[in-house]
Amino acid sequence: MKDDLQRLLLAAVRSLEGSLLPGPIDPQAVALERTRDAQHGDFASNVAMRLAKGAGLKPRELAERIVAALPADPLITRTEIAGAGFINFTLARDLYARELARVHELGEAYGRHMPATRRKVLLEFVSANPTGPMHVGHGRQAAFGDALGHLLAAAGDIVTREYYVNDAGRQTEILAVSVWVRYLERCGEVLPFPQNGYRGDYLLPLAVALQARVGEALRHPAATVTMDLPADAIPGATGGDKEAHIDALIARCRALIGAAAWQDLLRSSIDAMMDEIRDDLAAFGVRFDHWVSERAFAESGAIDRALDRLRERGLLYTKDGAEWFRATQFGDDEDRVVVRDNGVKTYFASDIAYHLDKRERGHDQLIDVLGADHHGYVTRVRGGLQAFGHPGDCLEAPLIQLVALYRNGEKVSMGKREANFVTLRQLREEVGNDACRIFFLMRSNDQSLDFDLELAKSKSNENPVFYVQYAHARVASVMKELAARGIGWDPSRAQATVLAHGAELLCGAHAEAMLSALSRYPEVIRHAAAQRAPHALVHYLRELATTLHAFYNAERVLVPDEAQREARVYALLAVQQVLRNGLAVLGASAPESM
RNA sequence: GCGCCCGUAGCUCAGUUGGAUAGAGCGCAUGGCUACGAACCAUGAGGUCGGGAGUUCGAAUCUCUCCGGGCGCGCCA
Repeated sequence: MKDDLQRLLLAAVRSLEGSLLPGPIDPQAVALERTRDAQHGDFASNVAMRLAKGAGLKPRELAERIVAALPADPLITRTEIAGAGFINFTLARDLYARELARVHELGEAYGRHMPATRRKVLLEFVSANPTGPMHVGHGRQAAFGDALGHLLAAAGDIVTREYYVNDAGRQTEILAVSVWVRYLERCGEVLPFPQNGYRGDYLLPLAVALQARVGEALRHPAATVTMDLPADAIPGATGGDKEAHIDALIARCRALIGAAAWQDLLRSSIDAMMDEIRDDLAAFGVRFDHWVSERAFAESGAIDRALDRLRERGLLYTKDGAEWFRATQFGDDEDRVVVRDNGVKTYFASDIAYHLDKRERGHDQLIDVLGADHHGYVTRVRGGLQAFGHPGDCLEAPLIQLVALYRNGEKVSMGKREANFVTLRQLREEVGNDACRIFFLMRSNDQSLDFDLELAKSKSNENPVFYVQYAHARVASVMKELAARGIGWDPSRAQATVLAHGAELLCGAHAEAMLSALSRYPEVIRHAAAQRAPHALVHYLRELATTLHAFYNAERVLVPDEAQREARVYALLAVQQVLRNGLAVLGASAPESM
């Protein structure tokens, strides 16, 4: 609807180009927006105010010239110049009837855009380390990434969703050694648990499974295991180094059980964690196209090739026994190590290569959804891409702020390596997927989120999830009532009625507000996608639901007058469709009854 | 110290190429079911948009500065 008007306005402004207005005219300057106040019509443009200076005219004078240049079109029933130079447009009421018909015709596709050129977007999100179960912070990232993927696809991008599995590196070794210590405990050995290990209960089943699989084959006396290890950093005690301690413990484990058993332990531990993460995501309704293994990626030689190319370009140098990337040439604060003095490549080296690979697979835009604590990392990865000649702005990283859970007004503590933190699974089981999704999404991603467990569970009007779903269910309920009363329903006849007389049948403030909100949906999708802002859609759905509830309370739907009844049912079904489409983008269900 | 995010109604928050009288939910006050779902609706009160300066026809929005809160600054990932 907006696009049609935009074309007319642009044509009018273009017709003045060269004569009244100095060219060339930036189409971006010819902006239209929905009016806040119905007294100002349906749409308003500030183009006259923006171009007045260049034209040497007062804004209101230029506005008049633009209005005079507008092509005659039945679309516009009234134009008005108001305020400092706004041009207000009032559109033909039957346009809204036509929009209703469009919703019915397009169904699930209503609101989707198909631009002439579609960008290929690589969306990476979650990518949680396989060292423990997903926690609520990952849940927010998953909800955001999934909704953003749907949004971008609806806006016309070609979206690939990817999860980068960090199945290589030191963290996974710490995982494996943590499992081994739990296993030793089960075998009856008594030894201190390393401070830097993963101490969560979730590792116990892995230790049990290991014991069932290998018996006592990997058992060694506690004294042998801990002999001459560097002191651990015990809380309250002085001295000790938890990093040195656990590294030595890893080396000890490897030496005692042998390389083959170590690899097996490592791999089975990672696999078990990844299985759990995959299950969690699937149960949450989050889907990925690719699961990229860091280990496989490294073994393919891609990282070495990327480093070679940087070396050829003179962007690496050696200092203090390590190899450094000249990140400062690309705006970073300092140069960054890619190969440590022990010869091991850093995570950063792998990420340079991985992001380069994303581009070389043909993606125009790379989006990394990251936890807010990773923000310092973006500049250097972008620098890595720029080193290969890619534009810096092809990588963007929406940052997801922390989630704090509240139960009975009290904050629930959640340390990463604490024994009991709240997992995504526990949260989902407590409040349900839908509430989980909407609560994660209703705030801007760069706003930290207070998640009120009681509120999410409450079936009260404080809970926005139910408010929107209730609007959807209410329409379903009307249809059930219609069937129960034996009233016939013929969609094509209703459509004919609405197209012929919709403007008269669906008049009044409540109906008009509802139809106006409905017709905004495609604009909301485009805006929310462009801004990477799923929360904008949540707010919109609430507004649309409000207009439906208001209409419903003001007007009876199943009235004796056949045309009136058809028109109202037809409108309600269209709103229901848009609610369903929007909820689907957010990954929430649209129930027929509640 | 440097970098990023945040500060808007009592509370939780919307408000991005700068636009008209700054919005919503909750809470509070009052009213609405012999009714297709009251998990709803209607009306009302409630604001120095953290402070100050600047840019301009116009600033919650852009710039600078100060204050307050969060996060990050490793040859970890």
